[in-house]
Amino acid sequence: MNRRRAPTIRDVASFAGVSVTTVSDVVNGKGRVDPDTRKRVIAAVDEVGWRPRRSARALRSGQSGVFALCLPQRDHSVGDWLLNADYDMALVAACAAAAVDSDRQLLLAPRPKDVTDLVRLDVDGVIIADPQEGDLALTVLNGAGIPVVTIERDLRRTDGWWVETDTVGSTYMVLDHLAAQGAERIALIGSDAPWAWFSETIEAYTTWCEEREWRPQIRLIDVNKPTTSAAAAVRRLLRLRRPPDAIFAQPQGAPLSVLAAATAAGRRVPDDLMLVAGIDGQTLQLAHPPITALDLRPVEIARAAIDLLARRVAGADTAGPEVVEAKLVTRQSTLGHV
Amino acid sequence: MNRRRAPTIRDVASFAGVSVTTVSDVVNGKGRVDPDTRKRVIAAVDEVGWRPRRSARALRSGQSGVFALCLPQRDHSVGDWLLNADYDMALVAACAAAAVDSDRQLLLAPRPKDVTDLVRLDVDGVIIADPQEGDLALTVLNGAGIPVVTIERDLRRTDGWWVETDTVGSTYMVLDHLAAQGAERIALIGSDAPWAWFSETIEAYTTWCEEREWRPQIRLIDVNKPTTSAAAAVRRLLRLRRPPDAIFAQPQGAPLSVLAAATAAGRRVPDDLMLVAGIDGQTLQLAHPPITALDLRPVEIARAAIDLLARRVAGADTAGPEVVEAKLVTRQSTLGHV
DNA sequence: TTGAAAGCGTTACCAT
DNA sequence: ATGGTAACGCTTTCAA
Repeated sequence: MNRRRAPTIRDVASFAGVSVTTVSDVVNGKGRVDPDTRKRVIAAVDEVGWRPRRSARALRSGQSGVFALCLPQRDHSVGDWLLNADYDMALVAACAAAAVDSDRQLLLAPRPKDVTDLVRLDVDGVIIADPQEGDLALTVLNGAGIPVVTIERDLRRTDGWWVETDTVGSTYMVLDHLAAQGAERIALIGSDAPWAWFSETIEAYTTWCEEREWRPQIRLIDVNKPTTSAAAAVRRLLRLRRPPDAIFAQPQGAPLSVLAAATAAGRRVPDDLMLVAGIDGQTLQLAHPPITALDLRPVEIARAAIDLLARRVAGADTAGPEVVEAKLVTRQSTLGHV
Repeated sequence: MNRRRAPTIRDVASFAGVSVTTVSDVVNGKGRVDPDTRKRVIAAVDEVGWRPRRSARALRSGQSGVFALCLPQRDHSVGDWLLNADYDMALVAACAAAAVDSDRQLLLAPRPKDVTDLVRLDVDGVIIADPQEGDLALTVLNGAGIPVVTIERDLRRTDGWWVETDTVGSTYMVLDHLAAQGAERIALIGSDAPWAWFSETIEAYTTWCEEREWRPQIRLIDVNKPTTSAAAAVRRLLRLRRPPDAIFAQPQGAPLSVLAAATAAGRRVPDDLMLVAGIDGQTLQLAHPPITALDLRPVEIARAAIDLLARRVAGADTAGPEVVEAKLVTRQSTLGHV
């Protein structure tokens, strides 16, 4: 096949009998072109089959038009990358969609050992999902002057360039819901992993208990093996003299394990024990019984993150953190008594 | 903050006291540079903090250095995109990793309504995962002269530019395993959705049954609502006079539903009914009992796809399809009799 | 072994 | 309302 070279803006210009400037103005929606000329140019673009080369635009404008998304590294990873839970997936898809909507491309980046690799990416900005406390990648990127926003906040940061869920509010929502359903002893299965999402939930839970003078019941598990550690935590909880009648299992992977362990211990969900999950996902809908969960609204979070990053790249200097409210999806695991 | 303009190759050159040509040669590993000069240049690059601008390279070389990955659109989608099952996620992560390994970027692309959007992406090549029969995106990209490879094959294609799993081989592996575990009536829950993966499995299953003079038992479900349609299929199967003692549930989402429906119908897995899933995933490991499944090896598939696409972009004109062998991960759902 | 200079395709500035 | 042309940062060709 004799593939001839791709058409350029000059080809369009000569085809339409105008200058390249005019073509450029037309495709960029500048108003200085006569309507007739405009039509002619548009026809020519179509006829010639021209599409503006991103790299040329990028070179001219100094911006690559690419954002990178850096996912957290968890244990169930593929190589050094992670993509595993429903939430992460949804986040990736939604970020990609939002990026395209703003005429950008979303690049998936590694959380590399050598963080300098991140700098060499040559992107306009980076989104870091679930930064660790004092995240190294964040530090390096900031040092290199590359705009960053994070999804969930780095505990050490105060600059406002992040998107977060209303953790306190959603924790209250969960606990209030359980109380309304008749729960009297609600336990929290959380984690001390270095993410704000965990610590803020613990705080909110503790405060909520204090307000009612209920005794908090907290078990921290290892997020790298949520299944086994959550199961162990549940077994211990259920062996107490006054075991909980409801559990808020926050980390990914924990809720299913809690359900299994509780069932194995002879408890029925929701009759003997109610259960709420910290992050919604397909598997929770398919569980028996289906499990009530917090929908963190990854789509909205992604959109907010892209917007925020776009603003930062554009040079905006003020920004409060963007807050996305979670939604409680009630399912059978907390609706038995109704 | 007074952010000065990013350093260019000229800055490096003047800092090192050489010409830009020499700097370029050094960073691109051309051999014509004196070792001492090379060292000096490398030091200068580091000192100045320069990183080559991708867009400039791209403009000069005519290649953007970007591959796009186009995911299949399923029903559980986020907007017009999909990322849902474990397999898709793993694929995305692995493609991104493989792309970076070959010094390229992986862009996540939509499966757009207006397919011309795909052409406007301005990428060097596109990977289409799970093309439909006579996939429109494929046709358009081919028409536009943009190199494409697919993951799994488009049934109408014969050009060899795709990566596929050894569907026939893995179907035999599943059936042989079940037979070895004592199964005598194996049913297949598949689909007539227009993907080679489904039709080839049905064919292989039928052939396998014929070889043994077993009566095939096939139920086709709606892949867009695997949960309900698979459950219905199972209920019907179990009501037969001679119900199956093993089920190969191929579509994503079906196996869990089969397990639930079978349990609800009073069957124990694996004692009364063995179960194998067509695609492995986290949820199958967490099920009770854990479900035996085919691991399609997304990481290997991704690597093969990137390599293949790289070859096609480079102008290679011969290519057999790349075949990646699946692996059977045996779990409790087929191991009860041992 | 090294350097100067010509592009790559696009947009922005300044003329007309 | 339109066109000429000089950048943008890099690689490659050609000359020294």
